[in-house]
Amino acid sequence: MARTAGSSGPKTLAAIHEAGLQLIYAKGYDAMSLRDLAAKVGLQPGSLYNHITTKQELLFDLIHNHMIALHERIGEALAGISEPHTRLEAFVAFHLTYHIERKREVFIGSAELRSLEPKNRKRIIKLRRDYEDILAGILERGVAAKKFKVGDVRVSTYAILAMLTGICTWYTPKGRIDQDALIKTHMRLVMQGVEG
Amino acid sequence: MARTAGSSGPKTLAAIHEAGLQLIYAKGYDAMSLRDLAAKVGLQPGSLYNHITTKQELLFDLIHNHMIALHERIGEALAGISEPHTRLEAFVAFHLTYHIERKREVFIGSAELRSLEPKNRKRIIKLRRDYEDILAGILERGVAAKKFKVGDVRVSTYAILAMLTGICTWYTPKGRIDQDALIKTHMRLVMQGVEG
DNA sequence: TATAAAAACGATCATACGTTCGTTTCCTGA
DNA sequence: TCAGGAAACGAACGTATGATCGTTTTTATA
Repeated sequence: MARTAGSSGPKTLAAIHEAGLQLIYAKGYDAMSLRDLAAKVGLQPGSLYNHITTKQELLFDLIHNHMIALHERIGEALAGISEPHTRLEAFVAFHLTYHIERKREVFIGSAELRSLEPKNRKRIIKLRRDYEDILAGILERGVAAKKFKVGDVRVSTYAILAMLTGICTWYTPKGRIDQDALIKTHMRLVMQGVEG
Repeated sequence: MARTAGSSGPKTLAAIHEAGLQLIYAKGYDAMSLRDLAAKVGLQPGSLYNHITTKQELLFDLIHNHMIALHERIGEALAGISEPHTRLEAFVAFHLTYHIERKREVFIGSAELRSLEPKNRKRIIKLRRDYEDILAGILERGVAAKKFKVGDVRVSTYAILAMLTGICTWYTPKGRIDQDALIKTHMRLVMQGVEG
């Protein structure tokens, strides 16, 4: 046998990405073998190399795609909002929504940072830093305008991000809590937490 | 060559644990080979098996020891404190202090949960759940006594824990922030966040 | 001081891994 | 319609891994 009927490059690549997300999310990057991955896609291991260059680059692509999407979407979510209070609310709502929607990507993006080669890791960390700076900027302006009061702005930024991102490790839409309640509970903690 | 002068079982085991913490924290469980580990301790790979049974059990022991210590210490930290407000403050202060002191263990304990065999993982998750319940209990009593107001107690528990535990991923005592400022900033976010 | 257990060596085993490659089949556009 | 690229197969390569084992040396006990 060789090339199978109906096979097409872009479709297979998409299937590889989807299967990669599933497997890395479930087992971790190191624990996922390319044989696992190929089996899930329905290919022989060697055939993966028609679509990816290395396992490492596959991981990088998955994380990088996610970071790019994150930046695009936060830009849209905050567009035209300037008042610190409203802006922070929009940030929280967006962050939670996005992290529920794409919890596998988000989880991999932080848990597998260590599996990236230094050069790749640096690129991702730069993107992450840019994202963190958005929240830090909101807090800073809020503090300057005497709308918020926090201890250290940078620490508060990390603390809030850790809190919001935490849902990726436990939330499932099938559970007791619906998305609205989830957002409301977090929103209260954050907004009251930074109040002056 | 064979048994080296001055070698002793307990000392070597302790060295294996310490080296294991370092390597797993830095590279991850899967990425740490027993050859790495042996080299760091100054042994031949096979000699590790005089002290550990399997790589998997080493990981379990590291995490399990940490969870047991965590329970002992939180018990001490909360002993004799009953008022919800004071109790929550004590919890926050303890959690942060412990997570700064033992950030490698804590990080491994969450990041490498997935590397544990199901049976081992279940035991750790049970211990973690018990710890979570301590915070949930504090919040619940506070809400019942109308001292706190939160959305959902369970969600708030996870959110606060995620926030506090987050420091393991970025905090280093060498940095700009001292431990006092760190605790103060987090304390403000938490205490204001749950205020009525 | 004799002896058994402890702790190390060093060689080795079977397996699993990422990746390469020659070949075969299918699809597309000139 | 047919030529060439795309996409798959399947076998293979070299390496690294977790683990085992017989042997040797040191330590501790009786």
